[in-house]
Amino acid sequence: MAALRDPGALTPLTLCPNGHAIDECSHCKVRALSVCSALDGDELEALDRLARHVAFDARATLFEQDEASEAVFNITGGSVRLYKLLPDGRRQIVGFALPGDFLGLSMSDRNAFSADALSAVSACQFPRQLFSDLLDEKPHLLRRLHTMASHELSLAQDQMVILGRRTAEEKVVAFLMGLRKRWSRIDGSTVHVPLPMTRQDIGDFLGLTVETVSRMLTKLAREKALVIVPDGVRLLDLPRLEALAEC
Amino acid sequence: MAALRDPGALTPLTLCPNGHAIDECSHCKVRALSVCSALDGDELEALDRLARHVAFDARATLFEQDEASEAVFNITGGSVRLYKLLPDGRRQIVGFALPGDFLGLSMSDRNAFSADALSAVSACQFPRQLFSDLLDEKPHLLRRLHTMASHELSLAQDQMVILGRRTAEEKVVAFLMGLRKRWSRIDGSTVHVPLPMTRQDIGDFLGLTVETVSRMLTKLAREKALVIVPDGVRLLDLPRLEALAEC
DNA sequence: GTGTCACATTGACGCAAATCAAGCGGGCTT
DNA sequence: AAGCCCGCTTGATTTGCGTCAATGTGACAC
Repeated sequence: MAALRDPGALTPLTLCPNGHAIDECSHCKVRALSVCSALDGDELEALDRLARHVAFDARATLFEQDEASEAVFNITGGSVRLYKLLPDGRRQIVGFALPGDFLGLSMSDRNAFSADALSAVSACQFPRQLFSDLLDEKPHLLRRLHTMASHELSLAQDQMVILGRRTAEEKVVAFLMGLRKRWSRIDGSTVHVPLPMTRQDIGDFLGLTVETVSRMLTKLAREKALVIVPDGVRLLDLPRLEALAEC
Repeated sequence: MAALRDPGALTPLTLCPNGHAIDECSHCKVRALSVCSALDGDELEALDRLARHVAFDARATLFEQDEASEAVFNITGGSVRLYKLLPDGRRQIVGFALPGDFLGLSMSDRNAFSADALSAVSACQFPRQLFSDLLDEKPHLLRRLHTMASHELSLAQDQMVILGRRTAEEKVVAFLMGLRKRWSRIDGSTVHVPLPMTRQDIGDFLGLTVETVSRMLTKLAREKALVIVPDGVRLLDLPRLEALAEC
């Protein structure tokens, strides 16, 4: 937390109201930290005043598609799936939110997607209007947000490549490697990749069926590139997996 | 141009340095207009000072992937394809830039994609560093940019649904309807959809092959939903096309 | 004129992934 | 413990789209 100008003056509740010691809070270690580092003490205090800690049950709905949410969330624990539905029930998952991720930053009237909890979720909630007002006052924060939105857009374009031009096996490997990178920033894990979502969710993220996802994971396990463990996978042959994800 | 606070005081060169009368400039009629409407006279003058008119031949490269471009562009004429390449040559087009669209707004060190001209392109160029400095001075403009980036992200997520969960026929129809909407804001055309890109480009945008794109267009033409014209298509059965694109 | 080249269309065939179907196992509730 | 549900895996079969191949057409050079 060296990036904070005056960390001693901040309670853990600042952007991080879950009662953890600051070093234990995965939220602060990831994105919020970089947000914090762009802000001064005044700005952090202003955010602190807006923050409220909330929790959701597994399967709870955080966002309803096409209905503006009343708040901006920063996930502090658990994971969330973001998805769009077609009228006939086909589903495309557009992303998974992990601890440290923001939801609702677009500040538009309508949400572009639905979101619900994959597991028990704790989050830090900021009322939308107040957050928007704060952005008007603090250009640093807005600048930071724009950078984050641009990064999201870049990730979305990477996902387009995966959806449009990769084979089933490459899709699954790219998914695992992408998730590995994100988990490693949260919990430091390098070869263990937790999969809080079902095979169906993975399929709906990659444009595949459950069966194909299962077959590809089995295939990779049979070839000793990974092992399937109760809560996810353990990556064994990283060079091979990296080669598959790259090309 | 009623949205401009003092239109009389602005030369057509403001955000639009191509010598057209303001009413003829598709650029100003589309996105830049809404940018203008968020700015005051000072801000517009500042932008005016940064602007430089540039032109590209068809097939010219505007951006090279992974090489930071030196400028932000606003396209004033022609069209541009944005794409990513896999090491083995597979290509995913992540978008087409039409008159009025911006390129390079993410303000990051590296471009996330490559871009080249589909036809002769005229554009308005803003040096990156000066544009970035201007954003620091003018929060209104930054706010506007963030809204645009969020909208882009939403479009990218729509494209994920198309790539992941739609059939070949639905993909082609969704592409045509999406393009129709964009052209209609530029040139007012409603049933005529210009296709400045090749079938290969359409395929690489939709995750299909040339042959499949051609077959689907032929099929739709055979069923009298549209006719194929030299420079694009003319939509005939809009209710049917809308139904196909929706579900 | 002829040749070339890029783009588009069309048909025949093959395959990767979807669909259909069955069975397994763990965690519920009763 | 029995029954059920849900998620996962695995096998058999089908199919939508890709691949390969041939042909057509307009633009352009010479």
